[in-house]
Amino acid sequence: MSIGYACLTMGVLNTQFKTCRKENATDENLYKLIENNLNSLENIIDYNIKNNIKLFRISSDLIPFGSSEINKLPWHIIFKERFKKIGEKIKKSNIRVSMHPGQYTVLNSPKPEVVEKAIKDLEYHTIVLDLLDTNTKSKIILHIGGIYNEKNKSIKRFIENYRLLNNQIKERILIENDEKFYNICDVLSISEKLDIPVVVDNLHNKINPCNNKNDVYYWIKEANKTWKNEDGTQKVHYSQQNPSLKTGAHSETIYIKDFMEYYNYLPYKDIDIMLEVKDKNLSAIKCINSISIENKIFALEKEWAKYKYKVLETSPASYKKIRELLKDKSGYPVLEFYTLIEDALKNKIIKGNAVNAALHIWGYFKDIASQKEKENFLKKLRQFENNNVSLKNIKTFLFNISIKYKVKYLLENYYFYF
DNA sequence: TGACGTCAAGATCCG
DNA sequence: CGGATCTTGACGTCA
Repeated sequence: MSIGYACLTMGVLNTQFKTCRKENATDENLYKLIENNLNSLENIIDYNIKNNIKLFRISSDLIPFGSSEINKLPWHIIFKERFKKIGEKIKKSNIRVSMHPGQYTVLNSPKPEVVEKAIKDLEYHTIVLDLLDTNTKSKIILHIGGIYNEKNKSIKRFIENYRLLNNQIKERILIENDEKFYNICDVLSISEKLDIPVVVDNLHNKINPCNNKNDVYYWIKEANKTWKNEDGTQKVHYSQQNPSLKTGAHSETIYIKDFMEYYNYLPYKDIDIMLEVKDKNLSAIKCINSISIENKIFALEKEWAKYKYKVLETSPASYKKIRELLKDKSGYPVLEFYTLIEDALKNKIIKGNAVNAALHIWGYFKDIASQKEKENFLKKLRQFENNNVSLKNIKTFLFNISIKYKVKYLLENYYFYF
């Protein structure tokens, strides 16, 4: 089993994806953006290797306007070697990458120009995965599309249009149940006709179920029959509802107790789980650590180093408890550890706690900062206490001073990223 | 025509 | 000027 995350990272330096508006999409500009984005992708892959994350979805924004007329750069030739180098890292480290065109890539549209664009978009995604020299276990996940008042006709159109695709695209495509129109039964029946592997999305299935008598584990077993050897391990999508947002909105983090219930009920563990969640890689690491059967107390210590100032800021009581929890090096209290962090982060930040955490960070600089920096920081802190300066402002100051004095330990600390 | 979802660019405002 | 905050863009479908 591999567990992974989609597209972006939290708290990893130099992994930002850039884009531009149509009006600014000159060759020069696009060249710079693509160069930046490929560097970011490589940094993400390096990060995944370092953290033993074996599943990752590459952002469709890798190449701005990658499937559009607007981008006239022959980027697939210009950056061929860049792709190749990144692809070698991916292969060597046995990472499985995938891609997922957005909701606006609609293969079953009644409008020919929309279908044409969708095909172009699928070609673009295929080119990226080909340039990385990935095999057919690297997939492109697609939704079925719209209904247009005639579901049966729309399904038929999906089937017809799919058949028009070339084989390189076809052997990469997966289809997934969505939260509005095509439930898991619809998708499985389309799969039967076209021989496409099916991805089961738990949250979509909850919102848009096929019936009430079968649970998600049943559908995972059914979907398993659609996967062949050359497709690799069966993949599923896993996400949780954000309790304060509208139906279908992903949660801030994967709450570990709910995930473990899902994990424990899985009928078999030879499944790759793609998490869809706001805190991205953080949840991936959390879930990977949580299903570990070996004692990885060192992994929790590593995690604690990144979370601790954030926890101190939100809940000094939890901070104390976690420190106690990690004292026993013979145990591996992984679920307690993450649950304490989750509960702490649910708290609203109280000013006094924020000041306390900021002072802890400042501890790294109080002996090396210049007089002016000291005055500046203490002034800002006073202003924060008087509501004249935001906490974000304090954090930006501390982040910038971490860069200046090259305190690498702090730069990727989660304190700066929430 | 606005809402949907998602991110970052771009615009604007503030001190 | 830098920083913070608001608005727009890019996509297609549906109400």
